[in-house]
Amino acid sequence: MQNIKEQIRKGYQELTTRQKTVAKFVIGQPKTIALHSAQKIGELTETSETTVIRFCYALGYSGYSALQTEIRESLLNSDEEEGPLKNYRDTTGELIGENNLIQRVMEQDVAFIQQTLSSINNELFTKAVDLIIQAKKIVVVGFRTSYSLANWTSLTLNLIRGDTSLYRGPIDDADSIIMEMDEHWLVIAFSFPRYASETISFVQAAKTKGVKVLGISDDELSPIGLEANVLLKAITPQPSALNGMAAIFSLLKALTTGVAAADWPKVQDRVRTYDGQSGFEFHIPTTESWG
Amino acid sequence: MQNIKEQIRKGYQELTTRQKTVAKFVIGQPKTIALHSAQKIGELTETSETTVIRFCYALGYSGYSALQTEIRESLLNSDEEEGPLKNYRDTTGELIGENNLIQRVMEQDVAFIQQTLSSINNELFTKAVDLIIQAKKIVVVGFRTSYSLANWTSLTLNLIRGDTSLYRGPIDDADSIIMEMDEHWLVIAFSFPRYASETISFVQAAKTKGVKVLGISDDELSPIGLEANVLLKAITPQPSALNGMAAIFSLLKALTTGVAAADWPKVQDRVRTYDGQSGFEFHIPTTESWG
DNA sequence: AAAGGAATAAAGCGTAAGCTTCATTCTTCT
DNA sequence: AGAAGAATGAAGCTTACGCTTTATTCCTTT
Repeated sequence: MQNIKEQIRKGYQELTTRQKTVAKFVIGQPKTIALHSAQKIGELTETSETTVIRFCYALGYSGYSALQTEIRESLLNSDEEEGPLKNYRDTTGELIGENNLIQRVMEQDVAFIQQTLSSINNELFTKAVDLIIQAKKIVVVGFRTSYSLANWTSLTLNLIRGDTSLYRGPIDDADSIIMEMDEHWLVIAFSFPRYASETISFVQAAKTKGVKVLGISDDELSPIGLEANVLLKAITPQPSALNGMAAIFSLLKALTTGVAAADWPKVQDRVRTYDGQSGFEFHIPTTESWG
Repeated sequence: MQNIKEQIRKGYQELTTRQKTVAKFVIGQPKTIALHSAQKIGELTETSETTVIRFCYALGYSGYSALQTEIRESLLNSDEEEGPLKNYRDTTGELIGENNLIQRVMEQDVAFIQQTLSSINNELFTKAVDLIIQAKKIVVVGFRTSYSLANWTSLTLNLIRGDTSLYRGPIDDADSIIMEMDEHWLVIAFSFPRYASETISFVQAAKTKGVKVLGISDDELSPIGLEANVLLKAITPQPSALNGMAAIFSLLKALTTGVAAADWPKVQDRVRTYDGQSGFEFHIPTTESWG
């Protein structure tokens, strides 16, 4: 399967307009190819049998039959060799080796997500959501590894509720930002090993103005943990959080989803506005929209 | 499938000796039926094409084609019904009860990770790792949602192999960066909906200098997919990738782990140095840092 | 053991589906 | 705007595969 998709991707630009239509169809629903004739695919794609066959030639196949056979084989083989569920179950016997590296790494992430999930205190989580919803303005802060977390959180919260900004360190003027703060503001601080001192400094300075602090960390007793009004803890591999991003993002997604769910109509409205910007489409992309 | 097996079981006693041989074969490896002609099945069962066809009649089918079609459909449909795809269909606009929200969100992420895992082609993955290892210099690019991905990747790759920088958009001088490039450079480009046009422009400009491009996207046919030498696909919820970060980070972790594993002693050395640093002068790598 | 009958496989037939050709439409470039 | 060329789809051609017929083998029964 992957071979076929890869082949289509490589040759895509050389295809004609109608052939691109067929290409998208093949990638989108290979099963239909496996089960139906070239003529039928012509109908379904609103092209013609001929175009479908020529699409096969363009990809280097000897004809529709060849493509169909390969798709059938790959669909059925993948079924047999590596069902995703099966793979993820048998983590005990661990042969390392290049081959199943991806599998192991991802399984590890699944495990961290599940641990994080089970360690989350529901009451705390609700408090965190409330903090976000009720804040007048939000400032997100996080450096190094945590910067990507902060960046994403800022972006997403700005989309779903607005009034959120990202403090990016000395580039921004911390003093003037802090000056504006009051007790209705919220600072969301990310702090994972190795804990950046700038984060904690910023939070401490902000607290003098009475802001609320939502901390997200791997440890209740981390520097941020001690400063925060509410602390959400994500389980990550030690010592570095470099490898725990999946679990943290999963937690963040839960958080943002919680915020979104609490004020859904407003969020939908915002998303629509965002959507309308600059001619990009928010839904499944088609080549037409890519120009 | 179950229908077919049931049908065989019912009629089994009435079958002739050779037909029973065929019956056992069909139950044992229906996939082979799905993929091969009646003649071939005749050979494999050491009976004959004729017997295979008469076996179909005996079960009440109109012929071999009918049996084959039904087997194909049932094999592929079962794939569809209980596939993880179903899980994520109903998540988009639905209001979720507060109580199990965390759980549901995280389970969804687990599902996406598993899908990504099962859709990854090992060969492509290895190629991606090789590209990274063999590159002289690496530039990472990604905007909006993808910026956090790019940022993290840049940070991490710089740690484990060095010579990696992040292109942050017009802040950096794209022209002078691109000027330096040659065919030993690698550009890692992130592109998720809504696809930022800056990313594709940068990549296209870079390609004129002969650089290699590693694309990471949600769609083989996305703008980046078409430009990339190697494309890794992550499964994310549609329409936006906002909610698919966990799966993408999981993929990235696999990638970086792959790179690290390939040159482990050197990486360990680097990490020691990084940890030994006092203070926090390690900064987000930018193109300036080469100046 | 021989005859009748069922089961089987080889050979030939027919049809569905893939493929090719050609006329028409759409694009692009001057 | 017009001409040259590419892309497209309809109609006819070809082949592969399923199916039928027929000859052979194997089993059963007396």
